[in-house]
Amino acid sequence: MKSPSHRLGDLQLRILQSLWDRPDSSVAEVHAELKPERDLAYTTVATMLRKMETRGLVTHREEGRSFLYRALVAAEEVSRSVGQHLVDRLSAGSLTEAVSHLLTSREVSRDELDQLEKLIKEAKRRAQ
Amino acid sequence: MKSPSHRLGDLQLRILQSLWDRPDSSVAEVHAELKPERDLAYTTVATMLRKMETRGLVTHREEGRSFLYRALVAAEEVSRSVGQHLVDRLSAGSLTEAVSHLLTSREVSRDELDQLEKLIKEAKRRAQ
DNA sequence: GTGGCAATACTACCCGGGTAGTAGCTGCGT
DNA sequence: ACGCAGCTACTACCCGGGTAGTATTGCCAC
Repeated sequence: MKSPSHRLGDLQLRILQSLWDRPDSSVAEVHAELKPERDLAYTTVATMLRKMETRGLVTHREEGRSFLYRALVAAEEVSRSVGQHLVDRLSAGSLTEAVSHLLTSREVSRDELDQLEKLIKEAKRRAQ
Repeated sequence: MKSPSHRLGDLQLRILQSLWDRPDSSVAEVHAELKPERDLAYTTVATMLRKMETRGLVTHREEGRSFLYRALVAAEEVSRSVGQHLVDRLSAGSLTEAVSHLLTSREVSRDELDQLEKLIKEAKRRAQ
């Protein structure tokens, strides 16, 4: 049950997000969804999906002449390992420092701060 | 003042951290510092430093027969862009979500939560 | 049944991080 | 004066993400 520290590139992560949103997407659908942000060739997406399948990140089933892809890794799981990796990289494991970096990394709206406060409180409640 | 979205590998980041800690380090010193965690060849570190110099991440001056290296990018700057990149990757820019992911990514001690709360409060004070 | 389209399969390439071996230089100790 | 130790320079390689062109397959319409 090792969680093999998913080392995902930007495109791979983006594709996963698309599949989490809309499971059983065809290559064409994923390609269409990514089109606005990244003008990739159709075959690029197809190739990436195939590569990701060999890595166990996604799987497919056939539907007529198309493949419908599904993510095999949970969003939770990936967020966790990506996040954990960042914390390690950035601050030798100090979560507080990491968050502190995030906070100074950009303009944070009052709204966001409120939400964050709520998050912390909730975590505290859960923790006790 | 361009912040060219530093795309740093793990090793590069680790080397920078070492240099932030101890500027004007020789290759030998950086190598020694990294030794316990990553048993790299001396030349590996030297090569990486040279590569990083061509990318403008570090610079060196000569001291006798050795090169003493200094980071050219600020810790702040790098933390920011690395953190920002994560937020973008993970949650399409939602900082709240990103932090939420970090919070669920591991056991968070009560202490850490307290610290975090303090962080938020401070940010709020600064924001108004 | 044949042309064409849409889909996948295969292959190749680039790039950059990471890793390290080997060659070449130089100053220091004896 | 000479050789060794230590240092940099050069070169090469692997690997994986990313990108895409070309080949092949198979279905559908007419």
